[in-house]
Amino acid sequence: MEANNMTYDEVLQNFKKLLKSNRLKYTKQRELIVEIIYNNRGHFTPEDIYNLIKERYPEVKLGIATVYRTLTLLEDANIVSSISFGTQGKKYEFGLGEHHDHLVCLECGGIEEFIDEIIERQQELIAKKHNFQMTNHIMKIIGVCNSCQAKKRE
Amino acid sequence: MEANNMTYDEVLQNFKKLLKSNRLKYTKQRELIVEIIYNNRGHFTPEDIYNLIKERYPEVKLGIATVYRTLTLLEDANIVSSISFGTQGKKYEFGLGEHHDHLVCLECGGIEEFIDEIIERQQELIAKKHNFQMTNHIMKIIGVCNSCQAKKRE
DNA sequence: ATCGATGCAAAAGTTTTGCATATAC
DNA sequence: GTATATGCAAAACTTTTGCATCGAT
Repeated sequence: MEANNMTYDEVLQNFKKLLKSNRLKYTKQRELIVEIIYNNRGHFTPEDIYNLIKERYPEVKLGIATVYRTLTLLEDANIVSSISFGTQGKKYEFGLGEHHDHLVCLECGGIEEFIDEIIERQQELIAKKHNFQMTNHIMKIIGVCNSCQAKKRE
Repeated sequence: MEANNMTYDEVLQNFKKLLKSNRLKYTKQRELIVEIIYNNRGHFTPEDIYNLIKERYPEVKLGIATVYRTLTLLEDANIVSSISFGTQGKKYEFGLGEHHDHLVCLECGGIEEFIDEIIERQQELIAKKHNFQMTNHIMKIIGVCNSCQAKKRE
């Protein structure tokens, strides 16, 4: 089952199962990180997630290192995926990232997503032509989004 | 004229003109950074460039900060372009990057380049469809290159 | 009770910045 | 001579790591 189509409870059960089968522990911190990413669909930096949890669950102890460690874990498990912004770090989103690409706005930092079958297929052809064993791909269209263009015209 | 088709002398003249018209100064350090990138076609980190210059021109004083500052300048002027590797920093190459994309090998870190007209065209269509003013795009196919696959089979 | 997870602070790695000095113009 | 560029070292940022302690199993 693909993470993107699962309910929060299914995701959580799945995550617990995964932890158990790897002899890892189910902790409040790990649960909250999944919860924040699942219930606020969007793109978050590790710091965003840290701040949101601090704000919404001030009773829970949490260190930024745990956020980084958990995000690595979740990405390995294909529960979240990341998009890189060079030195400015990464943003994480719920679900598998392989099946969509991004439009990144230079003005507001916002991200829109798209899927394009022609591009997906073409990437496979290119990898094949170069005898390249493709494990992943990244495609970003960078520019100015619709609403930021509108703001500039004001 | 596109940088990619220029001789070293043309590039240098062009660079001098650019500096002059912006009231910037032509320095040995700036010249050497252009020289290294032009004459060693490939992908270099700022540190690579710093080390190469230290090694080949030990008589020239150079700080890493100057390399960073000059690369920013050169990228703004479309003389070099960069490809990002997340926290691992950026690599720079001579010429405009907009017109080719990259195959990045996870094993050896090597980079191959490709140009695909279908992908170029499709990106424009997607930008248009989303009312997105595209200024740039990034496409990386990530995996294992041909020779690293061969090494693994040994 | 055991062994993994956590928080904290320190460390690591890349990139930027402040400032006095050097250099191109 | 003036304004910009440079080197150096310190600072800034993001991410990782070591370690004592905590907590899930």
